[in-house]
Amino acid sequence: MGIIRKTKSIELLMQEFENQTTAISTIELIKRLNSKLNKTTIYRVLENLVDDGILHSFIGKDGVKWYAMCSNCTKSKHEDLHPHFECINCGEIDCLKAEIIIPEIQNRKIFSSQILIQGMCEKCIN
Amino acid sequence: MGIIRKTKSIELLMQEFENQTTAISTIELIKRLNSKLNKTTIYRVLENLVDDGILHSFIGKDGVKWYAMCSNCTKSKHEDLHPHFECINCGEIDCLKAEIIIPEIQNRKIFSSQILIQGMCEKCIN
DNA sequence: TAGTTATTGCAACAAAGTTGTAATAAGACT
DNA sequence: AGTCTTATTACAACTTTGTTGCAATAACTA
Repeated sequence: MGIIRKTKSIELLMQEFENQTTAISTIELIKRLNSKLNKTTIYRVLENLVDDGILHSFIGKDGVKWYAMCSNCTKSKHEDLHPHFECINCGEIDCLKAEIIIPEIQNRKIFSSQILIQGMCEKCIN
Repeated sequence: MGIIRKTKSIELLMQEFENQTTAISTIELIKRLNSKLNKTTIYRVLENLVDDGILHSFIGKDGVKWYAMCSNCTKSKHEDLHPHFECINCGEIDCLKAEIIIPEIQNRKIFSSQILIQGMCEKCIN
């Protein structure tokens, strides 16, 4: 549906993403904003922010949903082709700029793809 | 933990994978074997079959777990680097033989990766 | 400032998966 | 074959993640 009115909930959620360069899981957001926002609101506002191309979402290794700021998305076109990198040590997930080429596959038509890479991040490798 | 005793549950679950070349979700397996096996048993046996390198698992687009036969796995080494292809029309997911190269990333160490490609499968494209 | 309706909070629900435990059955060993 | 050990199963109860319906609230419009 997207956002029509600028509300306190949107502001609070956006603050979380502005204060952090990495992705945030729904669960983490609910924990952080527990005292200020109802979880239903959080789920709904996140969905609106995705519809408006402000955030994009993806599924983590454990099956929970994560959100991150879009750098190149519009309301109509989500540039969700970049891979995400999950650190197996600290658990942080961020967006990678690197583009990974998915080759054509015979007799199939590819529309989109999700790539989740696991490893050690810059902070944890040292 | 892996499998120690050959039981009816294992046989029933393996039958499902032998009769089908594509991946099967936990939910689908519970539906199919509902009258014969308890869901707890299904979850536990699946996990054992993964430990033994007979099946491998991955997370689908909607966050639910899928399982498929391993073609090149052993108890110690899971060759889980191949991508999975999900048909947005019929919902089937299968393993792709194609290898997708994940480039090195500066200051990070890559251990594994999950690639889920969405599109139209051979059957649905026609 | 009042009216309209998008947005929120709450409670109840639903789906997917987990845990503890007593009963069952695989297979080892007479 | 019969007995014993314990891995495996079923069941119920629970947890976690996410959804739905609806009345109350608060953005925005005029």
